[in-house]
Amino acid sequence: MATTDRREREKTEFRKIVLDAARRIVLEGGFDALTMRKIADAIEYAPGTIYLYFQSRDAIAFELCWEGFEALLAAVAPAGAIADPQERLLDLGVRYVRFGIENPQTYRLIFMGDPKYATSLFEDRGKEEGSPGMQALALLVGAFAELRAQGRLAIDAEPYALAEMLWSAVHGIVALHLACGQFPETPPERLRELLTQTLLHGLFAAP
Amino acid sequence: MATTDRREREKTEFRKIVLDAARRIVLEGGFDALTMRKIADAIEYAPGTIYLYFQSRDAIAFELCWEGFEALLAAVAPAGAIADPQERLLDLGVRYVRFGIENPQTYRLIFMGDPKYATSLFEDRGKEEGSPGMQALALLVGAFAELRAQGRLAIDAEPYALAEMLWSAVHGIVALHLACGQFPETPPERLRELLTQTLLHGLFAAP
DNA sequence: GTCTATAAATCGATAGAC
DNA sequence: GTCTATCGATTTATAGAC
Repeated sequence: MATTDRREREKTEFRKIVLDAARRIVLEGGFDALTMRKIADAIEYAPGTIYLYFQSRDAIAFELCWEGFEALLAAVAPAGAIADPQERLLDLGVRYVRFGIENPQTYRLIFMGDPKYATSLFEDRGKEEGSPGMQALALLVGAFAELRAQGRLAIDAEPYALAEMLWSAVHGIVALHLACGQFPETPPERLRELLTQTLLHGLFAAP
Repeated sequence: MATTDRREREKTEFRKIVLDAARRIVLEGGFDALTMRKIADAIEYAPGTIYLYFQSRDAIAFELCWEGFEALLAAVAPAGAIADPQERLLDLGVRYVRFGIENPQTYRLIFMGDPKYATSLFEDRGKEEGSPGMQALALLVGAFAELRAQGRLAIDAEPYALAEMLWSAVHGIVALHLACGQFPETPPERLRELLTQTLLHGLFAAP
């Protein structure tokens, strides 16, 4: 049994080494740069050896995607400590955009690559705490629900739909910036500020 | 001269045939499915022949991207006929989202593929009318400028920045839908409606 | 377990016959 | 102008020696 445990530990260790190398490759050259050969070169093993620990290149990419999303979740989670739901939403937005801009390749891997990766992050796997995507969404839903419960919302809409709307809009700021590079001349941080301020107070002057 | 003209016409004709086939391939299998060999098979020519009319695969992809954006521009342009700038903005949003949802592969090619394609659409090439990207953006900027000139804006921000903010937000609705498939459970059209209504009137009840 | 070697399938792009 | 043939490089994944 002890031997089995040791093998198990070594196996986990090797997988970690592979994933570390894979992550470095993606961060440097993007998802297309991730090949089994490059990973093998980086960890100084033969390409075939990796297949003893991962079923395929796709499996590695999937784990990277999962990790990346956990990093995103960890980056925005501290906002949950803010008591006031409005301030919490604003901070979530700040943190989300900052993560996307500072981790472009990770964000691209999750949200702008093959849809199958992102999709799986939001699939319900019957876990107690739900998929990581749903955990992140719950932060938004919770804030909107509190606002509604406190009678502070002027708009009559489901917190869930409002949360998805806000996520989509903030995602757009990050995604368009990563997609076009120069198009939105206005910095992402400024666009986020404009977005949230306008969402909060509305575009129009009182008549 | 007459002979030269005929050759020129034939050359244009062949390029069109290639692009038609290439577009069909991308619409079916996405950008990654676009290979010179598949194009050659589709038009029943040898792969090498295509290189007499296009410099590279990238050149073909670039033209597809350009065409796609022109289609997007054509899809939203009719909104420009609406006199009231607020109604015009709303209609632009409706048309934009509809185009993205109905033409997923085209939208992906433009905004979710290699950044170099999208970037070039917004580059200023010194043309009189500006790049197609700037033409599209001008529709938004114009509407915001009118609203501001009419004193209808409660928010003090540059029309240009507001236009980029709105584009980003609407892009996010389309892009997230295309990226995750199932995550935003709320339909894109509903998310757009929520977004624009909230932007217009604000999230909060008057205190 | 790890390696070497390689299968099997791609791909973009080009050279040269016709 | 088109084709055949192919170069040269890539990839994922596997088989079998050690």
